[in-house]
Amino acid sequence: MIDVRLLRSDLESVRARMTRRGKPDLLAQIDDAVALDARLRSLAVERDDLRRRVNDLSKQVGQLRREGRAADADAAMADSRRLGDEEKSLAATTAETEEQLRQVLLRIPNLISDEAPDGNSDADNPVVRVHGFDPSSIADHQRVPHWETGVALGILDNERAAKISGAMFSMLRGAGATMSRALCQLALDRNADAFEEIRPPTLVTSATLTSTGQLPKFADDAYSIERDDLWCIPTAEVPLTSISAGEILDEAELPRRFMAYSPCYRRESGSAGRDTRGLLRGHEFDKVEILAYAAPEQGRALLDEFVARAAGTIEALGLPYRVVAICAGDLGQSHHLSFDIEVFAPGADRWLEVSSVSWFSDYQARRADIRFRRAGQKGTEHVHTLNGSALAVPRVLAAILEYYRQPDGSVLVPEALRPYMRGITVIGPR
RNA sequence: GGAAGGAUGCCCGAGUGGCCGAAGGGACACGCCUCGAAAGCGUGCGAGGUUCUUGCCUCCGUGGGUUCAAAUCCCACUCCUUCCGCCA
Repeated sequence: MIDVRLLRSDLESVRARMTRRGKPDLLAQIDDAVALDARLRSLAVERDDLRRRVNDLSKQVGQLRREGRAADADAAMADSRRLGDEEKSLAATTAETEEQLRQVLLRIPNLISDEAPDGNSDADNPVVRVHGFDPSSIADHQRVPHWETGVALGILDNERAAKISGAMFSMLRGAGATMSRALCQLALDRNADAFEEIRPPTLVTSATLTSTGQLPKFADDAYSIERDDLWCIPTAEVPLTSISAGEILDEAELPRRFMAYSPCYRRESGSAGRDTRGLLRGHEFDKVEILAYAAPEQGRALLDEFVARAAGTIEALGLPYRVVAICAGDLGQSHHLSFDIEVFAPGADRWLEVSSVSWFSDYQARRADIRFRRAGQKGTEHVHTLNGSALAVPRVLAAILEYYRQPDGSVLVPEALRPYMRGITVIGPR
C-alpha cells in the first residue's frame, strides 16, 4: 500500500511515477483515492468533535450524580443521548468511507524506483550483464530438451503426474528427485551464513495473502481452500513477509534475514499451454526463498547482495546466466525495483527465468504493518522488504539436464551438487 | 470434534460500569550518588490519527450489541492453556 499522505503532499510526483507503469486507468484510481481521503478527513474531524462532546457530557453525568444533582444529570444525559445518535450515523458514514478508501488503496500499485528502466513489457527489459554464455561452445548433444532426456533417463514422469493430479504437474523419480532435493540443500547451505532458516506454513489466511499483494487483485492466480478460508502459498515470500506482521522491530536488529525452502502453488490461470513443457512451468514447484526486513537506507545495497547471492549459486552450478533489469511496465504491483536472473537452456533453446529479486520499499510493510523504531527516536517507521528466489528448482534442474547432457545421453552431476547426491556423479539410463 | 479456563502496555500483573489510556512491579533511558559500578533516590517511558503548539479522537484478542458513559455487561468469532476423543 502506498502512503496516503504522499497523495496529499506530493500528488504530482505520485502521478508521474504511476504514469511510467503505462496503465492509464491508474491515474483515475489515484484521483478516487485523493477524493475519498479528503472526504474521510473532513468526516473524521466532524465525528471526533461529536465524540468529544458526548464524552464531556458523559463525564458530567457521573460528576453531577456524585454531587447529588439528579435533575442536571438527567439533562446532560438527554443532551448526550441526542448527540450520540448523531455521532452513530456519522461514524457509520466515516467507517464506510474508510473501507472504500482502503479498497481503492489496496489496488494501487507501488511507486516504482527511478532506477527502473523505461519500457512496456518484458520485451523491453534490458540485460544488465551476461555470464558464461558462449553459443559457439554448445554442442549438439546439449541441444536436447530436458523433457526428452528426463523421460529417456527415467527421472521425469509427467505422464503419471497428470494421471495423479492433472495437467501441469510434474513428477521426478530416482536421481531426478534426489537432484531436486540437492538443489534445495545447496541453495540453503550457501545462504546459511546470513539467513535464519524457516520452515513456514504453506497454507495461509486471506489477511496474510493480502499483505504481500496477491489479494485482492490476483485471487484467480492462487489456489484457495474455501472450506477453511485458507490459501496455498505461491511463494515462501508470503509467510516469510508476515512473520513480523503487526510488530515493531528495533533498528539494531535490521536487516533481519530469513530463508525458506517451500513448495509453491500457482494456478497459472493465464498461461495454460504456454511454455509448459517438461519442467518449465507447473502448478507446484520447489523453491528456496531469501527475504529481509531492512531500514529504508539499507534496501538498495541488499538488493544487490540478493542478486549476487542468487547469481552466485547459478555460477557455482556452472550454468550460463544473465541478469535482466525489470522495466517500469513489467514491474509487479508490489515491486519498487527488480532484477531477474535467467539461465540459458540449450535444449529448450531459450533463457529461463530462475530467480526474481525484488525490493518492495515500504509497500508490503505498510500492508502487513511491520514497523521499526530508530534508536533514541520517538515514533516508528515502516520497514522495507526485499526478497528473491535463492533458487527455483525445476527450471534450474531443466537447465542442468540440458547443459550437462553428454554425448552418450547421460547427464553429469554438477560438482557443487555431488555432496548431496549420495555418490551419484552421472545419471545414466536405468 | 467435546469440556473448562484464559487473552490488559516491551514483560509480569491490578482493574467487574463513570474520577482508567489504564495501579503496582520489572525492563529500558536520563539525572543524582560513586574513582567507577551495584544498590538507593528522582524523572521519563505504548501505538496511531488530526493539529502550528495546546488540545482533541481512537486502540485493553477481533467484530457486533446494551448504556448518557464499557477494559469492565451481553452475543459471535479467533487464538492460547488444560482435560477427553481422534490421528501422521
